[in-house]
Amino acid sequence: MKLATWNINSLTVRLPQVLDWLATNPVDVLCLQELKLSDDKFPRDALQQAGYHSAVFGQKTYNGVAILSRTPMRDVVTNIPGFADEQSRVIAATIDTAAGPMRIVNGYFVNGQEPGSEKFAYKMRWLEALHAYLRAELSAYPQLALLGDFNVTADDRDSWDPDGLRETIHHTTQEREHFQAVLQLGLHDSFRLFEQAEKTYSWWDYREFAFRRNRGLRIDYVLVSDALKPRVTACTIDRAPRKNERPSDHTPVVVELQD
DNA sequence: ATGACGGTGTGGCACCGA
Repeated sequence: MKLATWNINSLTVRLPQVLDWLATNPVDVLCLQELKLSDDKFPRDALQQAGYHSAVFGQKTYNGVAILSRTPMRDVVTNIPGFADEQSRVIAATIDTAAGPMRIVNGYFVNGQEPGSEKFAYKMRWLEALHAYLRAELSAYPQLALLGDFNVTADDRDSWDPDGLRETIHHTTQEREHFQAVLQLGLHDSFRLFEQAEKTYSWWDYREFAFRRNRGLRIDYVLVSDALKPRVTACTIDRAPRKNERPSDHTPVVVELQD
């Protein structure tokens, strides 16, 4: 089976691209971030026609996340329980597979703007809350995948300019420590389970021809639990949609698991 | 660099993203 994540930066604009991508990449689960629309505007019918159930946690203008699944989902939870948040950033759901229930957690991590800012402080609080939530989810669901836009580079390999950007947003020691803390819960970065080409990224700025110059960051991840790790056979980043007209600034990350 | 590019809102620009 295949799981994927894609920050689509407005589903209103990108729905045709999502449908195109799913037609050629019929993954079992697709986690979307930055819907930028409210639940009532979510194109549930078009996605149903494409063969997908939807679990949606929308928000007007900003944020908004959804899980698309070929099979029905249950036990849908939105945001981080116990963490008061105005912003729609997390949705979790369970799917039933041949190997038993699998928990899918889809996150649109806080950007954080700049170290020292109020938004950065919010990012740190949010990451702390997510960590506690994931610990609980992992004990309830050994087969768990955390997918999303993490808005952190795990290490220097994940940035086009690690020295020039050292300790700037997405590159700070504090953010990376939070990333490591999540891994220490028993989660694994699928991408690094395999040999990968250097300078592989999942996001490129719209400005300064960043994509053409491959000035990017790898900030979109699929983390798998200890129980799932032995079944992962591939993790790839699909650059093709970044070449579309009116592309999202992110591209999909796809993981393949043995059934 | 107070920039760039792109999406959204009730707009004529400001805010946000990364």
